[in-house]
Amino acid sequence: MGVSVKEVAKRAGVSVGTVSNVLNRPESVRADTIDRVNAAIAELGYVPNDAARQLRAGQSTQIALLVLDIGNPFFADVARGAERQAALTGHTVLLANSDDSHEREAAHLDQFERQRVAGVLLVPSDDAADRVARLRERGIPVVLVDRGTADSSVASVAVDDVVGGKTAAQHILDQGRRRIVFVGGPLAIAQARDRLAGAQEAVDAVDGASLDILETTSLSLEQGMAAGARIQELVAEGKCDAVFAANDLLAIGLQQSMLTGAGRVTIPGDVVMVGYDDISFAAAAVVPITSVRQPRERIGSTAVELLMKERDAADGAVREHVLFQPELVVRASSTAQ
Amino acid sequence: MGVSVKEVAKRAGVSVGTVSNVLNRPESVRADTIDRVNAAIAELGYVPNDAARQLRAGQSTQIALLVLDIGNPFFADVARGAERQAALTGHTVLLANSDDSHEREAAHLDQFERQRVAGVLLVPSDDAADRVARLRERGIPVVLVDRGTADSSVASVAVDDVVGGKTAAQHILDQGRRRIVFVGGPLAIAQARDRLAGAQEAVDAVDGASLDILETTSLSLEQGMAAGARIQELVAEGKCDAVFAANDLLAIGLQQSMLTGAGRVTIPGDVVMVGYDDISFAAAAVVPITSVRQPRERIGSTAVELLMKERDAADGAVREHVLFQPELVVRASSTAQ
DNA sequence: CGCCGTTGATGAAACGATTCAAGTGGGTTC
DNA sequence: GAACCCACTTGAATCGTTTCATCAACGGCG
Repeated sequence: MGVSVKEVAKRAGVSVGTVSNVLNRPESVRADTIDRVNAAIAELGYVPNDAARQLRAGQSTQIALLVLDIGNPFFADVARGAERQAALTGHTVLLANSDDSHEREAAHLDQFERQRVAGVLLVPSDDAADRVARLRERGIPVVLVDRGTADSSVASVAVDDVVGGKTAAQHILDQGRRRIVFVGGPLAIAQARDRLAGAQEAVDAVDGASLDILETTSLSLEQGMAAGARIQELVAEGKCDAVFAANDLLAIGLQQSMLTGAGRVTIPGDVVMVGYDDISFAAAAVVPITSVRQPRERIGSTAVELLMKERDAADGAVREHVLFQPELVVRASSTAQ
Repeated sequence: MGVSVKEVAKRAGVSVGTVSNVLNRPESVRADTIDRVNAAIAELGYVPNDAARQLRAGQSTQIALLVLDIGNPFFADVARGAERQAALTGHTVLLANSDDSHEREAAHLDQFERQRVAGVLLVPSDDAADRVARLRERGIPVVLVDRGTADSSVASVAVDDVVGGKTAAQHILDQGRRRIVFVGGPLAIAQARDRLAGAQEAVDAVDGASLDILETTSLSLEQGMAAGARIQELVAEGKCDAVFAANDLLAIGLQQSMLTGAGRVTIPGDVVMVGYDDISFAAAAVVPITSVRQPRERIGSTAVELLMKERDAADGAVREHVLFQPELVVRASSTAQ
């Protein structure tokens, strides 16, 4: 169908081996031969066939990145970081979306196996341990992203969500607030669970402080808006003077619902609010939202670095775990007035 | 390295051809043979090698989708629609991000050529006509997405941005406003240009109505916030009583800047505001934003459909162009009070 | 003049799946 | 019992690259 090395070789009057050498080891080919071959390539419009190259090589140069939700700007930045780092070693990032569904996650991972990708960066939907084990058995290195070191046998890069949660709650307590409500979920998601656990630690250390939980079914804007109504009730009943949202999408939804609701709740007057992720919408909210920032691009690039180490390491090598520390970005939603 | 058909065949006591038949044409294989082969596959943990299959087939089952900005939730939805439709024909979507850069766009397209993808869905960064022509020469069908039918020789699916702009402006005029400011840019981007042109049409038809232009350097939240200051001046000078933003990111940034600025501008009292895209953040803004909705998922799924038609069509086939009509979603930001 | 080392080019084997013409065997028919 | 069918199976050829052992040419050297 397309133009192949064979035709380029004929055109340039050399053998196929030489064409391949021009492409991959030009230093071992005489300059005028190189020119002749390149001329033939240009004239014929030859484009190498990756499938053939890959078949011979035994593995692709693609690194798969499977995220929970491409709609979340957080993951877009992680992907950017990964792409940048991958490019350094001639790799390419294959971006896929599991939409938090086990089925889709499994389907994508199957596909990656068939493609013999160079590695998988996985933001696991829940407990993907067996799937991961299977990939590793097949010789495909895996790095877990944005997920604590629950399973220490797999390399991972994450941000310490427990510390993040603790920092957020501590900041709220420092503002003098005592009746905190955590909004987030489902708690089956490790990120939500860890952030909550961290917040609990901080709250437990302060007498008279309480932490209630308002569990949501997803970490989305819509769920945030829905939860807003309940928060307003709690505020009216004097049971809530601060909200810690498991991510910024929730926080934005909450804020909208609370500011426009019948309850006339003010932020940060009635309720201090802290979010998580520091996506750009957080700073652009009407009351800019204090948020826990994660080094998003850095997470992506580090994940690729770990993947390369995994690949190069001998089988029984020690798995590396990178844990970044989050950073609190204080804005108007939590600044005492 | 991995397990291949050959080993499965040996284990099951059949030939490689039979294993292949079990996988691809089970109806032509006896039931007990199928069982035996499947057992061998399970025991050995065999996973087909896509590269080999693809090499033989001459083309991959991946459809590439190259967007301007994965960070924009709009494209996430387009991708979702494309993925859903592609799955119906056993295809897979390869998502890539050009970040509005010609270089990255070119690099990705080169990569797609090497991979012999089944087709490319392209949101062109600017004028990608020659790149597209080249892909088509190589036998790779292309569908332009979210881009008018500037080049009628390439199939395309888009939303009528001129109509969308006109609808938005007409709605503003219907609210009795006459001093409209269009915020968006750069005007080199077709989407921005077309939306402006549509608005101009509507304004021209009404005596005493004016349309000023505030050009931005990108369609981002940050640019919206920056433009907000200027809008407040114009409002103070009595030169602006309505804003039409080229997309919702801008609108959200504008709103935040205007509502919290020193000018104490109210929405929709002082300024009526209309955005574009109807991303979920628009409905969640403090003053929910009236916006022009595009059938996002539908754009993605239709693009894949067109791609399949392109592929099946004879060489000289007529290129199809689908143009969806946008829909105005009215919310508080433009509702007279 | 013959030998050797070096540099560069060659061409066949291999990667793993699919395809398809050819083959095998068992059953049916006359 | 020969001829023929039908339903499966077989196995070699093929896809486009890369790799590597082998080979050719040439210049230098004794």
